Amino acid sequence: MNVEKALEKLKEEGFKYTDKRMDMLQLFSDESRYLAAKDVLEALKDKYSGLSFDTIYRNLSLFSDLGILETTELAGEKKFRFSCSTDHHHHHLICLECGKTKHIHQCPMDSSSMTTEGFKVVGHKFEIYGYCDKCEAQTF
Amino acid sequence: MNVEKALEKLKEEGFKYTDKRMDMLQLFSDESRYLAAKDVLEALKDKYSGLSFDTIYRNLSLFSDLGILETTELAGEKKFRFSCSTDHHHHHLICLECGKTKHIHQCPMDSSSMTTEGFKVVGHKFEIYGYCDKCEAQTF
DNA sequence: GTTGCTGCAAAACATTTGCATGCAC
DNA sequence: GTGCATGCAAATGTTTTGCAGCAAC
Repeated sequence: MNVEKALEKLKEEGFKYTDKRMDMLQLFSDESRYLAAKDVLEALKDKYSGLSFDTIYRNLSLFSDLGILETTELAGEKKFRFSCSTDHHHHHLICLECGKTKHIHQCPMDSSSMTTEGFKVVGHKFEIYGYCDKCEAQTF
Repeated sequence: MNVEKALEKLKEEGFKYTDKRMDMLQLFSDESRYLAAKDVLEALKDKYSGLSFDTIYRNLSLFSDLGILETTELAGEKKFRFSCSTDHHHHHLICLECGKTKHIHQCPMDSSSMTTEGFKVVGHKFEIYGYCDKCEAQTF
């Protein structure tokens, strides 16, 4: 995903371009890591003094619905990042400090010995948590 | 984990036996599935008319700290269940409707091809979500 | 009697919604 | 001008905390 594709998607679906939306998309493009709503507010509050959580939440929600952002939940907080790619299923190793990620291309669901009898499976979550070298160095 | 072992653990650590704690432990023993704080309140409110979330949350938190309960977070809610066993690392397949679980004995972290360079790994989560046969039948 | 346990009330925190105004198209 | 977008304020839902009284030991 990138800003151009995201804007296309917005237009396709009949949503409008606004400065705030563009800046939010640019932020996710620049950062390329998981961000919480408060991170987005923090990043944009200087430019938009009146910017409120309402708008951020509404747009985060819209972007996820459109497949522009992917989400996860960490420590009770919803976090968002640019969708990595729409065509390849993958998982993430996530830095608990800064949200930086690393792809994991293996999916445990591919294992032939995975048994799910008695359940109708609708999804799964596989994430590895840790600290990236940078955050690890700063913290300790 | 079972009620007896949980009570031992409580006594070991100098915590007291109270009716509410015993009933909470018995509930987790009987149910053997993930429950949210509100589920616990729902189950015990008839017996204890004045029972409040404070007590439930405090005890849930205490039980987790002592390793009596294991936790997960689903749709922004913390959920708790009796620890399955302390000696065998495993994951769960979870019913999104009722919290019922099925063990998954495979752990993707065991894979030798898992690459985590650039990160200090501190944990991981692997869960499969779905609907158990019972809930599936009732819903559709 | 000491110490932990509980209820009450209030607060904290992330998130959502109603409504009136404002802006993109 | 129409309809989506935004800000404000208020509400929601879950979880936490201070404090005073109560119960387990």
